[in-house]
Amino acid sequence: MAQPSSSAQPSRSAQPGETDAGGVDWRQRAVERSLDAARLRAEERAQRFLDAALQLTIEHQGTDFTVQDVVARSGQSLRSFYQYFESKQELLLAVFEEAMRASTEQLRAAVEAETDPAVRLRRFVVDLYASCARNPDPDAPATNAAVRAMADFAFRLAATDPDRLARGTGELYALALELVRAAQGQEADRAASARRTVILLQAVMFNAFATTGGRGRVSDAAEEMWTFCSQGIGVPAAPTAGRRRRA
Amino acid sequence: MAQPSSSAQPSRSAQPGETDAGGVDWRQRAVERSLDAARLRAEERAQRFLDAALQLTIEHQGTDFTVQDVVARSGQSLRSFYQYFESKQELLLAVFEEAMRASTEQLRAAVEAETDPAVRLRRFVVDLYASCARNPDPDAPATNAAVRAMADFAFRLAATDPDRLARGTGELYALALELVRAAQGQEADRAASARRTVILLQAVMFNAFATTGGRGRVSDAAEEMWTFCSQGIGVPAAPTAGRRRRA
DNA sequence: CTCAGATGGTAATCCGGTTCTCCACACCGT
DNA sequence: ACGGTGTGGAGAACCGGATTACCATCTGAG
Repeated sequence: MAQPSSSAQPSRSAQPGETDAGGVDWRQRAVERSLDAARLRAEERAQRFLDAALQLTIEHQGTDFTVQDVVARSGQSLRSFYQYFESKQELLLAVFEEAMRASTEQLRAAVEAETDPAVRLRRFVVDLYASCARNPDPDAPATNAAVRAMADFAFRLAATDPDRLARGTGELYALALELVRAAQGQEADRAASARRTVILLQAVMFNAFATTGGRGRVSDAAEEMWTFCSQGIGVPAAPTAGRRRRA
Repeated sequence: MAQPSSSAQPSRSAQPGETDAGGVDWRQRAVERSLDAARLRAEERAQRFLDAALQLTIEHQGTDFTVQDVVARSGQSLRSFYQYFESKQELLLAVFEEAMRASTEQLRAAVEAETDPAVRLRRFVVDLYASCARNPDPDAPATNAAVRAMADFAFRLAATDPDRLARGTGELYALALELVRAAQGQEADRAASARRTVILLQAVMFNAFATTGGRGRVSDAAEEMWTFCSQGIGVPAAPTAGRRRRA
């Protein structure tokens, strides 16, 4: 587990999700002020549920834990749970978004260690693949474990509500698009870049999630994926930098 | 009654699947014979459940119907249901495999209308995409509707049991591999072809399933997919034949 | 101090899958 | 025709798990 609970970051945003937009200003401010203290407590509480769910997700390697488990783990009550989350689905969505956000940050950092655009993209693809892969390559921190474990949830989401999934992976997509554009050169058709970026992301993640590691190592599969994608996007294949497969 | 093995009759079929290996032949034959009639009825019954489930899957555009529904629709009883299928999951699996099989046949037929290997592959990708796409392009027969509607199930399967999914899509994979190899030319590395075929299939189907048709028509998306895949596989992009998009 | 709203604790409800019990009926050899 | 056997219909029962309802406390603001 990364850093469960501990101090809940009061991240401002009105996450629990209701009165946020619209409203009469002065009245609103008044209410808000009187609610400020409460908000802190509230966020702290919501965060506790989130942390508990995150732990459980990782432990179970999936989302098949009960709401009761979450409640127990968080040391709070069922009542409270439904006060902060409309349903289990919402909770999972929050966990998922959180995990994706963290994972995106991590990827961004890794990518910034490179300079050549093509190498950056390559790094992105390979790392993303590794962080989504099922197999046990005990190398990446907890956030990745979470992403991996959310696979079933992500799939369900893809089936029932693709748009929501898209929103959840928005930052990742933005990063990917940025890298793709850089690697292609700005002359490429923007719309086409966007579409191919989506394809690339989906291909990488789905393949990583769904591939049971029968044959070779994860890194080999990731290489294959990179080859496929680089060509698919129209980037000069793998340039320099740390490649290591045989052949 | 214990006649030790009379003349060893060729044991012949034993499909239903239990005592098949080491059983005592004569006894086995006796049982089988008495079961032969029953087998027909049994298959007929199982089929009725299957048909009902298929209908419901299409109607609901998903697998969120209850076992009760299936029972009612098939005009049989819950008891029977669990006599023929171990669980709802098994039923869905059967429906899925059936739908995939049918869809594969259809694709094979479509592909055989072309001659050039690259064009064939292109046709395969585009048609597969269309048959998996969410959007309403009311052109393909019912089997496709089923495949589309099984998307959520397929995803769940991908998450919980990728191997099983692989088995279910075995024929489709075989067809795809065949086409890919033909398009690449036989000199290509066989193992690499296999891996890329998997990537291709996953990419096409997942993208088609998960893409909500916001922007353009399905055919455009399919084109983009083909461009991506053909390059990814290392096939000379789109040769002649069929339509082309504006440059 | 008092009241409204937040919580805890817990029982109740709802759903749907799966199991179990009881019973009818058809078929079969005698 | 008769009892035995085996198949299958009707449902009730059981169960896990999400969601709600209810009631007693606690807490903070006015």
